[in-house]
Amino acid sequence: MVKAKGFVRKTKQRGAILRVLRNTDTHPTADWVYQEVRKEMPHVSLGTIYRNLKTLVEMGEVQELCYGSSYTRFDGNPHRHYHFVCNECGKIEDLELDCIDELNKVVAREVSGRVYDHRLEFYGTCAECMAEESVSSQDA
Amino acid sequence: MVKAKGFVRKTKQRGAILRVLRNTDTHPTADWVYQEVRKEMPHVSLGTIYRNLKTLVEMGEVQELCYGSSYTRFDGNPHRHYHFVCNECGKIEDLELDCIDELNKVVAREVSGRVYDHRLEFYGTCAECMAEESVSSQDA
DNA sequence: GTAAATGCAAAGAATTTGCTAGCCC
DNA sequence: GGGCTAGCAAATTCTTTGCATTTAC
Repeated sequence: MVKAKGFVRKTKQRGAILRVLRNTDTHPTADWVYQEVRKEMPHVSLGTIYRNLKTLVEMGEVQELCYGSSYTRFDGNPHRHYHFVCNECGKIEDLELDCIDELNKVVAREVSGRVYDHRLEFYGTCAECMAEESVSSQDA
Repeated sequence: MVKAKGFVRKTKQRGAILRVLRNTDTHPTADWVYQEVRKEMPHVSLGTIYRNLKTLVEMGEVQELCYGSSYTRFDGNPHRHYHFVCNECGKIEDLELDCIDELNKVVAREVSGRVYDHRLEFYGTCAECMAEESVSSQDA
């Protein structure tokens, strides 16, 4: 479980992966990152992508999002923030809402352990999907 | 994506699965449910477990929790509530904290779509794991 | 020079699916 | 009795891993 590695080297591959993640706000899957990195580095392997994504998460450079039961998604924004998920199209948007650290304290009173962090996600229908819905209901 | 099924039948298998989930607060995995149901119904198949868990989630009888990148876990408590997750042992506890519906409204102002729901999870170290940590640090 | 990282491919783990027989309504 | 379900097993899908080679420091 604990990785006793001396240090982490800088590699072109990891640099490219991080750059791809920093330049998008789409919260992509590992495979999407793979396709992107391949454009400038045709020989990267998926294994390298997965290994580096894991490393980047451990380094705190990237966040791992687990939504629904299919793919894991990655968030190139390392700062704490909340998300809005569209139930129709699956899109994930970053929210500007300030993080509410008092929540941790409230919970700390109830839990006998220690509370360090929290994750908050909102669900609904995004503007585009609402527009589509009203169009198709007019058709009917 | 849309299942155009006429109706949902009651079956012994689904009944057993729901009973197992209602009688535990451990937020088990599909496989754990499988092992439990097998005790009273040795011929159930894992496929049936997965199919029914999916159906139960769609029916709103059960909640699906996705934490970390490994297994999906299921929560037999159909009411909205928050969770506390121990980062050390992975245990998930239900919280008594009242759900804060105002949060949806706050976010609704920022998002151009519609916000229906939210999910809030706290992370930390549970009491048991904290006890173990202090013991092992005394050993050192 | 040496340990860490890559590429490639094969293995693994969790979940889904096709098909026939059986059970619910 | 018709159609949803179960059982069984094979298939998928996403992710991890072993190993020889390459690369960063």
